[in-house]
Amino acid sequence: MISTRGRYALRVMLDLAENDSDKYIPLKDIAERQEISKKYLEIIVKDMVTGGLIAGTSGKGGGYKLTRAPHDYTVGEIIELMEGSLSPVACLADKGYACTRKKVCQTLPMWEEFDKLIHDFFYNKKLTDLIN
Amino acid sequence: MISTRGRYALRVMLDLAENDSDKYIPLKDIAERQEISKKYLEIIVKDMVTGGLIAGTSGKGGGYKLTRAPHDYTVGEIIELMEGSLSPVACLADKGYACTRKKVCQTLPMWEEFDKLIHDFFYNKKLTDLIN
DNA sequence: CAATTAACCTATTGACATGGTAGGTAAATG
DNA sequence: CATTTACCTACCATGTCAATAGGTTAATTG
Repeated sequence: MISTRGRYALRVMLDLAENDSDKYIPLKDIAERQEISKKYLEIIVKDMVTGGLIAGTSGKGGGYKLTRAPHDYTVGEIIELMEGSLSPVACLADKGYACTRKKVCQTLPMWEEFDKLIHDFFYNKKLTDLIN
Repeated sequence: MISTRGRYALRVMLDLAENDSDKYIPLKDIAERQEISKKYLEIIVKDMVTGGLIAGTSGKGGGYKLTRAPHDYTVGEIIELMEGSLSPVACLADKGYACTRKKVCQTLPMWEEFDKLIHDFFYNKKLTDLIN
């Protein structure tokens, strides 16, 4: 289940991609267009800055903008950054997970196959693919 | 993220499929083989009975067994029953969800595409596909 | 009938995530 | 200096997850 963190982040990215790049776009505008609470978006957007997806600047004329060209982002990197992991099961999500049943688990191969499917789906999808 | 409910349920199904069908298998045995708390499995298994996946009978010689032939189950129906939904986003998971942005949402088509991918993956996978 | 086995039922718990809200501080610009 | 806007800290209510605990009912067997 993809939470609002990932979904809202994606919409912020799309909003920035569409509302021309070089200018800084204030969060207030994005929140209004996207009909999302600005206060809540602040939390999400902060992590997007930390993760290097976007850049922010304070003061008049400030706001947020993309750090790269829109076609240079994959949906996968955005979702993965915000959700922590794309993996569908705990044993694949945390790298350091040591399952004692790893060798005998009959379900693991399926989870691995599913994991790859998800990964490929999102990493082969560019941000710009979502814009008409 | 698939929770233990779905994952454990699947392992119970596999255990029943392998430990020959017509006999009732006590939960204690399954719990020991699968290394899962019997008490916790009780909760899960109860829902599997309610959902019609398996049948249980009390008393000596009792336990659980499949209600159909192993090759007649898809992984999809098992996971979906236990998790409530296979959908990756809230707006697709609950049928009665009325999103006001449905017509303008730029991300919805992608979620629908992803939803279909997940559904097809799990419903085209038989329980018996996981046994060797 | 009594003992045993095993499912079934109800309640509770601790930890964590989700989806926010509230209020204040720092920085940039005119 | 006033305004704008990002940034920071703290808090909270609700829900889910993953169990645990203890008791009751049902079926079989000696």
